[in-house]
Amino acid sequence: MKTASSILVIYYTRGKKMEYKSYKVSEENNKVIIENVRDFNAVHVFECGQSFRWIRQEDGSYTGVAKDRVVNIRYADGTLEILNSTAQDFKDIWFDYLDLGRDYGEIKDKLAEKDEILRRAIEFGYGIRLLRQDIWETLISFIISANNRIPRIMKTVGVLSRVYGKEIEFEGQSYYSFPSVDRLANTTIDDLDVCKGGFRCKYIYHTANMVRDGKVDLRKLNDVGTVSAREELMKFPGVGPKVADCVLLFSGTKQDVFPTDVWVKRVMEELYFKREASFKEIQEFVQDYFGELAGIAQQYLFYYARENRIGAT
DNA sequence: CCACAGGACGGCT
DNA sequence: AGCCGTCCTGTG
Repeated sequence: MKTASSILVIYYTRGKKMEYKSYKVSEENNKVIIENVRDFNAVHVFECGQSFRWIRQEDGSYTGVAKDRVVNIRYADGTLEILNSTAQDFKDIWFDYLDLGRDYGEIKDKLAEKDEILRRAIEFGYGIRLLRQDIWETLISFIISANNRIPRIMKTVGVLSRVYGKEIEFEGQSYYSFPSVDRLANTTIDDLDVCKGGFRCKYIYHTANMVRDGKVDLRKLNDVGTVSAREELMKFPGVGPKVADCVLLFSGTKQDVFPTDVWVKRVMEELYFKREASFKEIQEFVQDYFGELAGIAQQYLFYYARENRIGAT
């Protein structure tokens, strides 16, 4: 049964600026269809390294678990389809999660003015969007990411969810939500060994306990400056500068961060510095050069460099 | 068997 | 403040 199409207009505030977006939203057969969506590419969004819970299907769509729900997402020619969802859920959840209130066209125009390197990177990763993921899930996921590879990160997050999350069925298969703070806080480090997180298991355990006990309030990070937010996150064991910046960026909390791992470092040295540069030097440069758009610039640059093997040794 | 991976930590100087 | 060995596990 198809409901009448409606124009959904969502007003939202971000910082001091007031903007609005209008999308044509319709609903049919447990599927919500959103038209007039620009600057979106599913591969770019789900495989740029910001999330570990979206699986590419044979037809090119992506199935994932987020916000205690399982959905299948596909995008083509300005139209976004979210399977196993409703117009209400789109309005309440996926609009925000997919960062559809942000005008990436405008951001790309601004960044493209910077230099030729960025123009090429933007052209390559034109459909990247920064997901606004749950900060608790992002925190644990990127603690796991330390000195680790993507397939194993996905496996560890998957096991954690299967053992400690809630089962959700979709198309005859079982999926599992990311575990709550209490569930992980009430385990032991030995219990967590099943997820094969290695030396990171103790970080997961202690971090979960710190969050549960209110040592750091994740909800308050939105209300403080970027420097303070990073310092707060670095109180958690297993969270250094790089992980802290990933958590801030991929949870939609801050955009003026530039997560700098060894790859990004090499890319910046090769494309911008033309010589070796320290982490501190790189941080100071990007803060001044990219400003509040540093995080989004990082994503275009990193995706471009990784896919084109720039910086590979 | 060994190197090392999309870092953090702790113990140095 | 910077440098460096070490850490789980998996892969080559």
